[in-house]
Amino acid sequence: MPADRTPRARPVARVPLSRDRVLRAGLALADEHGLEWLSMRKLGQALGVEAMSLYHHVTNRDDLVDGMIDLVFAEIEFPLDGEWQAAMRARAVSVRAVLGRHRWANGLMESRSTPGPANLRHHDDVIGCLRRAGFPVALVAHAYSLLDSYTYGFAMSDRALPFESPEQVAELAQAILARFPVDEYPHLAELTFEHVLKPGYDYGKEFAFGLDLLLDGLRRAGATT
Amino acid sequence: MPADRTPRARPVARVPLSRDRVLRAGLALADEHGLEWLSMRKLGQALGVEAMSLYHHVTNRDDLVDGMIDLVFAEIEFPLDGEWQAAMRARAVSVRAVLGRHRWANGLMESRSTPGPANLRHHDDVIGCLRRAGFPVALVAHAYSLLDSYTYGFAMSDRALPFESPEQVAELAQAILARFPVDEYPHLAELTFEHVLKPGYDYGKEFAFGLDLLLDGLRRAGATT
DNA sequence: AAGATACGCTTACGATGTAAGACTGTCAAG
DNA sequence: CTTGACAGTCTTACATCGTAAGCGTATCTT
Repeated sequence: MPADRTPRARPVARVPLSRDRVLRAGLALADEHGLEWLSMRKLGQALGVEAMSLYHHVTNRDDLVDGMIDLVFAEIEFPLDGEWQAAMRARAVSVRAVLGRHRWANGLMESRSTPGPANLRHHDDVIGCLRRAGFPVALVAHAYSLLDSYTYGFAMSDRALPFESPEQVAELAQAILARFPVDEYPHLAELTFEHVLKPGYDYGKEFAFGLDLLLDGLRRAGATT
Repeated sequence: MPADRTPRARPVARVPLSRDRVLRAGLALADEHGLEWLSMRKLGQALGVEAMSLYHHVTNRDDLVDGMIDLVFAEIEFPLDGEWQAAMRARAVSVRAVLGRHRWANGLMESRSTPGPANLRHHDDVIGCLRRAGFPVALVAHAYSLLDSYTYGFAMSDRALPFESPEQVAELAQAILARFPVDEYPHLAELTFEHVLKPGYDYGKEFAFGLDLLLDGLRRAGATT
């Protein structure tokens, strides 16, 4: 330590940056403000660092996002033992919950061309579970495609809604239908007023219906168990 | 600089801009280069106009995208007569085809908070079809959520793949697995090598399997027909 | 003829991702 | 202890983005 007595205050030995710290800070900010809001400068600021310093831990913004996505994958829970239908249901529910926490991640989970280790691990586990349950390879491909498409697709619709409170849903629906003559869309209006805006309705509950239908169909399609 | 006597050539009476022309040009450019690539300046350039001129026909970039999305919705084909299962199948197939042409549109179809007329029209038609087929309102909500989630979700996975040729698929798979020790992901490797990379495989065909499973499940769930 | 409106253009501002390179503290080898 | 390499930070700079403000002109209305 030269410069001992200089007023050159370097008092706080600040926590050094690391890829992990960068990714986690990015995750937190994206959760709070959205992925689009997140810029290298803002991320740097949150870490008490200039933007360019981040590039020593992350090769560019895309790489940052790749890393964040893999953190999201790591949050997905998948029970490795037990019956396949229960496992698949638990997985789907977990994916939905995780994507609820990280709404920005939604379109990006399957479209990364450089999947991270957690991503691959997860896929391998799921495929393994189905194989162990006696699914032939071709059916595994079918099942995987079906379940993933549904789960991600549902999460996508889900994300559109503010979904915090029923009042907000009602407000949004009203706002949309108010911009157009209601009688041009009678069926849409019926569904909205007679069903969606009724007290007990919660779009999230649709998820279980579809999921059960899928699992039942898959079972029928040929699991040996 | 009034540039008094300049031969201020205004020779070609150029086609005047219009909202429709702007939207369609945007659509074409986004199809070719992606939505992110498309900027107001580039769009202006393609139309032989400065960027700011576009704002007389579109309130901002978001409005531009909204309009483009509604053009996409208008491309979806939905047969208004005939049996509900056939109609739903045709619709899903059409959605997939449309999203194949306009890959950039994928995450945006359901998450717009200001849906256009084609969007609402389409939803109304689909709901009407199911109602006429005897579905009670609650089941319509279930069915709609299920079919849309699956269709959009599938299109999302689909989009990730270059999907032009089987060789490209193989190349991508190889590239991904090459970055990691294969034996850590035995099931993923099996599925890839024993199935996906086999000559006849085409991911697109998975779509039909899932779609039929869904429709069958829905029929079972209570259509009167 | 006069005024309004529609529609194009110019300029300008603050943000973004990131290339290039300067500075500084840490640590290994001489 | 000195020296040099290197890793990690910061500074500067640039092209590009969306769009606010306002100017100019061609066309339409009165």
